[in-house]
Amino acid sequence: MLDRSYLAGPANEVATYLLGAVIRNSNQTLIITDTEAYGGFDDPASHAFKGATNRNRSMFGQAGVLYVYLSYGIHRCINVVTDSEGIGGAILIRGGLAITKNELDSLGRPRISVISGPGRVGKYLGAELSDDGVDLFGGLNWQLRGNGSSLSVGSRFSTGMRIGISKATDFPWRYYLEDPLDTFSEQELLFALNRQ
DNA sequence: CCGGCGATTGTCT
DNA sequence: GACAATCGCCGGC
Repeated sequence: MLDRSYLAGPANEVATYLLGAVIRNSNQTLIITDTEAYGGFDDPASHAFKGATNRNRSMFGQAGVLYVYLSYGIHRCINVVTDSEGIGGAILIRGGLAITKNELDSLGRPRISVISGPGRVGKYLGAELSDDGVDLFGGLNWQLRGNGSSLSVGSRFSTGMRIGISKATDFPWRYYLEDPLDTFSEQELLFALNRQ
């Protein structure tokens, strides 16, 4: 069972714990399949690199809270904060599997679609800037659930360079599933779904 | 105080 | 493949 203590380390060391985990807001549910780690003073590409500001303050807070920022003035991107208080770190959610319980496919199963890109993730989950800093463990609307209520990824993930950055482009801190729908069997997906 | 630019994406060619 | 949309941050003056 994923809890706050799993996220107490550096973002790049704990990011894979989020693969296969479930993040939800109100009635929207996402199985996380694509993540990027952002550090603190050790990571020039991180919002936290130059210290705490009004925008990135939650990155320096306790692990397991949400960090929401406005990207290109348009998109609301969500992160899971990691590491100890006072140390900046967060894991950007870049993509996942969206479960739409109300919509059934031609075989009567809940429709599962791929969400790709941090802007689309924020949009799907209805993230707002006012959600910045909310606790993902024990909160009402936002929740993060791993292992036991989520899918087991094991070693079936890939590592690569982070997308869209101009600094620290050689940090292999992206952790993702190449083909998320094919990574899990239908049995696994339905199991995870029934645990929601 | 001003201006360039970004952890992006939808649209048009 | 190129580019506009859109706004807060941060560096520079």
